[in-house]
Amino acid sequence: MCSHLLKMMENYQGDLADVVRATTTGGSAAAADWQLPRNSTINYPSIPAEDFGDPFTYIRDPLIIPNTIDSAPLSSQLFYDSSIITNGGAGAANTSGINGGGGVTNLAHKVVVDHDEMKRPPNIFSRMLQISPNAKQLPHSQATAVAAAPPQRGLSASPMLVSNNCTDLQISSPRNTGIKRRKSQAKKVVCIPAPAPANSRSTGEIVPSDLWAWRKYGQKPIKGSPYPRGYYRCSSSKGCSARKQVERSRTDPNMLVITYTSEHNHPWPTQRNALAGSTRSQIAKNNNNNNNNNNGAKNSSSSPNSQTEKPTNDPKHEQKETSSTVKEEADDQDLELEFDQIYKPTLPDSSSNQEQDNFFADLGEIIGDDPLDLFQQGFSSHDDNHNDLDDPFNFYDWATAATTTAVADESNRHS
DNA sequence: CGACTTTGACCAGCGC
DNA sequence: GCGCTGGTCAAAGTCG
Repeated sequence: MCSHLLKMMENYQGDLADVVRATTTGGSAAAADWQLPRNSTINYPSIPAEDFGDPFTYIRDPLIIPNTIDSAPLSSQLFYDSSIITNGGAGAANTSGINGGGGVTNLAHKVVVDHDEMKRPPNIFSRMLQISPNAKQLPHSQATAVAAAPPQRGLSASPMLVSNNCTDLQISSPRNTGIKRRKSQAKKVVCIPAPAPANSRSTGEIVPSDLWAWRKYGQKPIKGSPYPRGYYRCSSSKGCSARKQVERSRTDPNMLVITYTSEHNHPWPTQRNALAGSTRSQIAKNNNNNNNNNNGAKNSSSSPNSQTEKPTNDPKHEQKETSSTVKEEADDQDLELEFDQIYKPTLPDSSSNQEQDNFFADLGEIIGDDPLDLFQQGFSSHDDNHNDLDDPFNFYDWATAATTTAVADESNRHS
């Protein structure tokens, strides 16, 4: 395996475990042992420029999305149409037992949104499942058929798309207990490839990070699932009611099911106030990794927007995860082409670009043609019109996956 | 010391 | 109304 890939994997490991440190606080080996499921079929679609900033996928705020979908590029909207299913009041958002029936991938993020969601720009959560509080469980066969059917925008009792490997969400269990207390709150669920639990601490969970800092406040064993569910609340800002739940898919331990609840009441964290704990062990680890592996790209943190700390997590890596579903969803090759042609995210640092180019070139050799080709195109392309402020990559050191601490130091140095 | 994780207890929604 | 279950709280311990 090429050195670039190794580097990326190392960084990726650490980054994913960064923000949510539920299981990595004590283990220095956690990051190093983190790995994507080897059997994952990773498809990397092009990433919409306006979504490029999402740490988790293309995120801005998972739940705070002021813009309208109308402002999104055509292809983006097309993607919406192809991946989103409106979920009206009677929506049958079954999260269990749904089988997409089509391609098999461990990297799938499928989306169900309500009408409000349709007004939002594409972002990470556009690729999530929004579980209607009133969601009813569909028979597996029905769910399968439904998932295979083209999404029908605006239908109230519409089905939802669920990845093959994200079929066992608890949110919509027959009793639907997971929604009891927040019936009126939208929940958005994303399935992402889970790290191998092998060396992670205690619970065996390593939770992918997103831009927000999350603090674990509880963990419960879930009936019917061998894996516990972790409860996290946003620690990026005091008083933020945003929460997320993280659990492993019971049918596919390689998949993590992350359920976002409530909204952030604050903008993107300019500082990871959870820094204090967010990288308890990961920071040091990542620093080591970065120092050892990414000295060359380190200065990417000095991008114009680096007045803010860069989160430890590496958004692009995570984008890789989430975007995989996008790719899968976009079975239509024309659509993929459209993505390629239209989404040309910008990277602020040319050196980083180069490194990334190299990385992806190497990665392409290893993994194959399509996914990373798309991915690479998305990263290496330039969009002069792209708003840096909207480009999370300006806030993140994707190439280096620098830790928050390291980045902060770097920023201070350059300020 | 501050922020985190862990974990048992408590609370509340839902089905029967 | 009761029991089951999930969601949250909060004390204790951990870590840098």
